[in-house]
Amino acid sequence: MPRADRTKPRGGQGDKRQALLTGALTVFARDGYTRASIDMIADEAGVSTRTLYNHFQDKARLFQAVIEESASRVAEAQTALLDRHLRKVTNLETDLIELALAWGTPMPDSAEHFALVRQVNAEAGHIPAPAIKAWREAGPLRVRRELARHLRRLADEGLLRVEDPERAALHFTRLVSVPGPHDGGLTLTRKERAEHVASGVRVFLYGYGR
Amino acid sequence: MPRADRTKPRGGQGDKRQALLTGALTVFARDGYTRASIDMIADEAGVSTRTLYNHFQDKARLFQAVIEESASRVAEAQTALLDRHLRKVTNLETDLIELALAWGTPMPDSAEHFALVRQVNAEAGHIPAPAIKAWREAGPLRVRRELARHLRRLADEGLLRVEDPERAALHFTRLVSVPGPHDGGLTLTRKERAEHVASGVRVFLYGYGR
DNA sequence: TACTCAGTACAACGTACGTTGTACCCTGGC
DNA sequence: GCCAGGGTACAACGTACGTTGTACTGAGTA
Repeated sequence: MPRADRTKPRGGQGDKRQALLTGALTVFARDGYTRASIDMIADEAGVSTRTLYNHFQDKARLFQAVIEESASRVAEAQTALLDRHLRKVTNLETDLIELALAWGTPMPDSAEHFALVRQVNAEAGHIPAPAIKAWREAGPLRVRRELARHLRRLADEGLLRVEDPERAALHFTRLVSVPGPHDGGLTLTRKERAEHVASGVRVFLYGYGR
Repeated sequence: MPRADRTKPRGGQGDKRQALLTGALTVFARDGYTRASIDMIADEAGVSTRTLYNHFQDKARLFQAVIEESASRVAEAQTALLDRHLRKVTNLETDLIELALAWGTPMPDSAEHFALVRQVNAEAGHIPAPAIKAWREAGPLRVRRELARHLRRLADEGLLRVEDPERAALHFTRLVSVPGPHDGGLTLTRKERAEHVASGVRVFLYGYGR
């Protein structure tokens, strides 16, 4: 189902381009780079393959554009979450739990994003090094650094005991990230997710709490 | 370079089959399922494509055979490591660190295996559900359960404080798994790996130690 | 020696895909 | 009313791939 079918709202440039980006995200995330065909992407975007090639040089560059924009968008959302939950902390444990819950709560398209992340990790050997580097910087590394910044500040305020904020950030994300259908097995109920997250935060605080 | 070139040692069945499995592992791990072509795999195994199809029905079943055998082999090695380091514990912290170090130390073909794991995680949506289930059971789940068994025993012996051994096992593996070239960024030196692993174990013991 | 059987080389088939060229359409602005 | 420019439909090209059939080889065995 095309996105823009309401009487051609505007021919303004960037309209079809955005449709292409989100359509390509869907298809790339579902099928991976090689399986995803140009025709499927164009169909998903409600666009002809020719316009696709008018906006992007080739499949590889389209893919790079997609992963970078997806990484940026999600990183933006996640750093916003960090700010919201860690800017002023009242009860550290409950705030961390709420952060981790919001973190792992499946937003509408975050599922697509993380599926795409798995594709990127698998495809990394076939993506030019600068592109993966840019992707990491715009996405996961940026978020981790931001989390590290917050943790260092909380340590300065005497709420945590942190030697290496970067490593602490890595430990936190690893402890609270919930196993999706891929990693561990089935999808979890809300209650199970909450338990999992709470126990992860507890272990984190045993290690880094004051 | 073919494996069996020493005057055709035996026409014994299973010879070429093994060559095919290891060759396919190499190619699948490097290029992923779709990129890997039958011709490349046959070449890598030093075998004609026709013999490939005499041993395996089609590409998909070859892939399933490859991932299951790789998972089993690595799971075997890892449970052996668990036994070796945790059967009798003298100093819990140093033993856990040694385990985690051996765990993350790149064995010759473990790199290929974990690359394959990334491929499987990306391709999961295109593999029949029973096959992924079998893979998980033969590989990661089996190891995690074994680790959980050890942790429960150590708790019974009073060395740990563990409520949910499965979750503790998950936390342990996540805390000590080293970021490869994919997850975090660059490859680490031996010293950095040791530091990373030690700090992971420390956090684990803060959470679960007695 | 003759048979068997795994393996090989080679060609063929159908299909799917990335990419480009081209002629046409429609809408917004002069 | 006309023009420009982004969008479309359609066909084409080259290529690569999965898979199968067939005729041949070469070693082990009765």
